Amino acid sequence: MKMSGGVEWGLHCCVVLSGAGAPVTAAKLAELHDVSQSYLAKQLQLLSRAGLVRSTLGQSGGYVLTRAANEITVLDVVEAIDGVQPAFRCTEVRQRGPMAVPAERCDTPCPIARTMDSADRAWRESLRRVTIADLIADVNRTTPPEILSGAREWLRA
Amino acid sequence: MKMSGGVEWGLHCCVVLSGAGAPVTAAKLAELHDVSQSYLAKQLQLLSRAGLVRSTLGQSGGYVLTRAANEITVLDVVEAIDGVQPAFRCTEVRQRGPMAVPAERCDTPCPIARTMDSADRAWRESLRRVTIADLIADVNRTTPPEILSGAREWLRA
DNA sequence: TTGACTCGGATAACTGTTGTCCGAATAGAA
DNA sequence: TTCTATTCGGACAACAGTTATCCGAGTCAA
Repeated sequence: MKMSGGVEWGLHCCVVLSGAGAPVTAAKLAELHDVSQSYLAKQLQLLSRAGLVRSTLGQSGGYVLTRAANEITVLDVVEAIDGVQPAFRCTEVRQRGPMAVPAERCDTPCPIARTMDSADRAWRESLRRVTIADLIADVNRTTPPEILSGAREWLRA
Repeated sequence: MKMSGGVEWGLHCCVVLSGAGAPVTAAKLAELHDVSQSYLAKQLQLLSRAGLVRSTLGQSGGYVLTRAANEITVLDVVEAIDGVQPAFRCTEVRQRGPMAVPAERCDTPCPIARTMDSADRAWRESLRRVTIADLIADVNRTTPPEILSGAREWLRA
C-alpha cells in the first residue's frame, strides 16, 4: 500500500503558497522543491479541481490558495491528490463460491469491511485535525530563520 | 492508494481456518472463496512467513492457524500480506532545492511526516483492536446457520 | 518402497502510478 | 486593438507494483 508521492509535494506547495502573498508559478514551486515541473503541474491541477487553489493565467500568473491556511486540512489535500476512495474495497467474497450467501441476506456489510472502514475513518479523522496553518507554525518553529526569510526573498525575485 | 486485494482473502482464510479443526489445503480455500488458487497460495505463503499459519506437506496436508483466533489481530494479517511500511514516505524535500535546509539542522522529522505518521498509527491501532475471533463472532451472528453448517461439512468432505 | 499430493519460489500479464509533452487561454505591453 | 510572452490544462508514453500462473522440491500416508 502506497500513497501517491504527489501528496507530499502538494502539502509543501500549500505551505509555500500560504506564505507568499502573490501568485506563484508551477515552475517556481518545482524549482524551489527540486522536483519535476511537469509532474508537479499535474498535482497542482488536482488541487485546482478540488477548489483548494485557484490558478490565474497569463503574465504574473500562478497559483494562490482559495482559503485561509487554517481552513484547509491535511485531509483536504490528501483527498484532492490521492482520491477519496478508501484503501480497502470489499469484493463480497461471501457471495461467491459453493457456499455463497445469497445477496438478499447480505443487508449488513461484511465484518471485515466494517473493520477496515472503521480504521479508514480513524485515519482520515486524524488527518482532518491538522491544518496547513498548523504545519506552517511547526515549520516556522523548527526551520532556521535565515532560510525562512531567504525563501520568501527567493520567491519574490 | 490501494491495499493489496490479498488482504481480504487472507482474512477470510483465517476465519475459515479457525473453524476447521484439521489442515485445509490452498486448493480447497480457493474453491470455497472462488478465487485463483495459484494466487491465493501466494498470500498463504506470506501468512506462513509471518508465522500466522503453519503449513504441513504431503497427503492430508494444508494450513492451520498457529495461534488461537483471539490471539491474531486484523493488523497482523494486514501487515503480513500488505507489508509493514507506512503508506507515506517522507522524501525530505526540505533538504533539496536552492533553499535547502542543511541535514544537520534536520534532527526532528518534518511536520508533514509527523502528521502522516500519527494518522498511520491511528489506523494501525484501530486494526489492532479487532481480532479474528471478533470477526468470527460477527460472522456467526449475521450468516444464516444452514450456510455455516454447510460450509463446515463441505470443508470436511 | 512407492506414489501421489502438498507447499514454495521463480516466472509472465496487467493495472495504476509516475513522468513528459504540446496546445488552448489569458493578461499585459505596444 | 493587436501582438506577444507566459501561463495553465488535458492528452500522451515509460515505469513500477500488483495480480496471476506455472512447475519443481519436499513430505506424509499407504
